[in-house]
Amino acid sequence: MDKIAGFTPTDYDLDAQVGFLLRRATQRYLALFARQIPTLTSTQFAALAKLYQLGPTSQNALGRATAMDAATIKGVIDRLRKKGMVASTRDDEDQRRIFVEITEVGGELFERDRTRALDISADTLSPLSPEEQTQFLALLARLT
Amino acid sequence: MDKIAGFTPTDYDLDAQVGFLLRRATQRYLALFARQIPTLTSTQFAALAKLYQLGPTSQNALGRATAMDAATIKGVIDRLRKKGMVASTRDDEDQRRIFVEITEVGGELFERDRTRALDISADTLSPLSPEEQTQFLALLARLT
DNA sequence: AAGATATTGTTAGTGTACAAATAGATTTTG
DNA sequence: CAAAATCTATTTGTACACTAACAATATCTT
Repeated sequence: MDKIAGFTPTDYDLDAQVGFLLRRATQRYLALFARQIPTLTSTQFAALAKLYQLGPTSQNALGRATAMDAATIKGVIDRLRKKGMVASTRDDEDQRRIFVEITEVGGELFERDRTRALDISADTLSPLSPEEQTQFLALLARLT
Repeated sequence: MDKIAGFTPTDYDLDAQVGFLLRRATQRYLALFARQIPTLTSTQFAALAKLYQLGPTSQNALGRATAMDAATIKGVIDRLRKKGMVASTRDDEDQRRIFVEITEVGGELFERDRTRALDISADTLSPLSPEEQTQFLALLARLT
């Protein structure tokens, strides 16, 4: 393949690759999230949401419910605890387990920002028409 | 909203949110990439691909071409340089600029793994039919 | 009951990603 | 021309995300 004035033609077009497009879409989503809900990251909010829904849960189980591995969920829970959003207690029946539960403050914050979080999802998808949005989400859900 | 045996009903369904689905799809893509091309990360490969295509480029310009901010592209270039894939030289005409260019070794590696990288994109999309893949990529590209 | 196996959480290390602050170089503009 | 604005790269700090190795506890198997 010959070089033509500093430009090498190639069949690999980065801008057309799924991975690259996924990264850019994620960047846009994260920017919207940070602007709308500056107090928490999207990952922290996800953990809070699941905790609100599931009630007290072991740390690793919460990780599985939110698609985070053990090391990642630990960091997320540590930061949420530091902010007073969750509380952790050792399980008496299984001494390995740590029960994590949402606090009063955490619950109130979730209830207050829930709608805003839904708005962020809507904003992220807003370049698409309603039908396209449904279509896109259905396809995306199959790539997991 | 009343709690029902440790389960609190809510209209916020994490598993249906774009951000969550994007994160999971990205996780799957990155896992496929790491398995197929263990020597480089997908971000490093993206930088290499653009450099191969564009020829010598300033560091920040390369960052813009690959959707990475100045701080991020710096780390990526540092690691690629340590692996001998790229070389950096200060520009004489503009003393702020650092010209980055791909090395012989880097070019060979890109040429060798280019096909494999395309395979990774194909694998990532493989749960969808060919028509669905085209459709999905077109929609995803509009969310950036 | 003893030994093998599995699970839970922690720690360390690597690699994105972004914000904010800094500093130097260049360009624009009054 | 000089001041202001812009651009380029670096550094620091915070936050995911994953791998691998580890310790403690629990469970399964013989």
